[in-house]
This record gives sequence, C-alpha cells and structure tokens, in this order.
Amino acid sequence: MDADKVFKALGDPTRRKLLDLLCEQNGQTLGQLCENLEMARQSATQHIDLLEAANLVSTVRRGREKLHFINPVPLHDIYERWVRKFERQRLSLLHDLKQELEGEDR
Amino acid sequence: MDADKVFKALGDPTRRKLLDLLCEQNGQTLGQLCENLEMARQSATQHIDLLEAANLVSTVRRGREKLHFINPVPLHDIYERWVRKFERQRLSLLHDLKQELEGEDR
DNA sequence: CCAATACGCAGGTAAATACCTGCATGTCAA
DNA sequence: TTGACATGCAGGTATTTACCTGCGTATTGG
Repeated sequence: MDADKVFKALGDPTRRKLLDLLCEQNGQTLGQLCENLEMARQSATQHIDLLEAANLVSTVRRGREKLHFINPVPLHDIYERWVRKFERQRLSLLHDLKQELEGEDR
Repeated sequence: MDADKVFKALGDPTRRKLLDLLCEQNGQTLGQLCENLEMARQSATQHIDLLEAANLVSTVRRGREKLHFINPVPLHDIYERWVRKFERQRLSLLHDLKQELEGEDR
C-alpha cells in the first residue's frame, strides 16, 4: 500500500465525492459519474486516474464504456496503520497533555 | 471535523512523520522535532501549522518552548466516516466487481 | 456504412504547495 | 543585564495541482 497516494487521493473533495457516488451505486460509467460533478469530463478523468493509482478504484472496460468499482482494501490498510496505532494510545496521549497543562498551574 | 483539512494534512510524508515522532514521544518541542527532519525549522513550522489546523496536533507554550501533542480524535472521525462505511460493504463491493468480470466471459 | 456516443490524449493556465533566506521577538541563565 | 537560545514573521521561488479547451479514437445502433 502506498500511503502517500491514498492520502493524497483522499485529500480532495471531488475524489471523496466520487467514492461516495460509487458507494451508492457501484460499477458506474464515467458519464454517469460526471452527471454528478460540476466539471468537464476530462477533469473528472484526472481525478479518477489518481483514485486508480491509489488502488481505491478499479475499472473494467465494456465496449466503449468504462465501469468503475470501489476497492475498500487501501482504506482498511489506512485504518490498520494510521488509526489503530493512535487509537490504542488515545487515553495515554490525552493524559500526557492534561499533565502538561496542570504543570502550568503549579 | 473538517475532513478536507485532515486528509490534506495527512497527504504529506513529512507531516505523517511528525505524527509518528510524536507517537514515539509525546510533548516534544519544535527543536526536538526538527532534529529528525531534514529541512529548515521554518519549513517544519508550516507543516505543524497544517497539523494544528486539522486539529491533529495541539500545542502548549512553556516559556520560550512550544510543546506538541497528538490529538487522535480526528483520526477516529476519519475511521467512522471513511473506513467503516466502506468496510461494511466490502464483501458486496467485491461481489459486484466479480459479477461484472464474469459477465465479460459469457 | 455512418452518425451519434463514450472515452482518451495533448497542452496550456491559475492557484496552491513546499521549500528556502533573512530578520524580529520573546525567554532564560549566568 | 545580556548573550545565547527557541520560536515567530515576511517574502520569494520552483514544483505540483486542478482546472480548462481542442481534437483524436473506438464502439454501437439504425
């Protein structure tokens, strides 16, 4: 998993909207997706290319159409590497901060 | 939670490294953090400003020092909104793709 | 066939980003 | 008090990003 590509891909509202659209209905064509975006088709294609590069979306060609499918695996990997790690220490981290703030009062 | 700020903050290797550094030892000063980064202190400050804007890091001034603490809450919010949602549909999403691929063979 | 449809490719521009240098301010310790 | 130290602030530049327009290619249905 390339965390950089995944986070950069998610760091744009248009691309997050694309994922939401595909979550509502998986396997949509480029044209269908563009109907819900207020930008040129070519611009949407560039966003989708980044989602594909991050492996968040897979595509299948059917004739002249290109179908898009979500791949949730990278999101799960993000969870394992970047959420659980900090979640586990959540209480102790807040504890550190609280102690520091209390230290100021003394 | 501002998902855009959080994802954009996470979409840079330097800022992810800063979070890792703070996870190893919470409450470090700017100077301590800079020792582990190969860039000017002023550049690191700009990265930290983005982490603060995303509420991923909180700071406390102690005299002439600035101490940095991780706040894991936004990460957990990301999990709730962007991981669990897709995780829940993981199997069905893959099912959609598989069906589409099999459809190609017929 | 051939016109409409769905998409790919090339390039160009404005804004955002990630760095830097130089200098100013505030704090501590001798 | 004053010099050393930790950080803040201002601005400038090169790269990346997010759009666009224009045109080319491939597929389908009548």
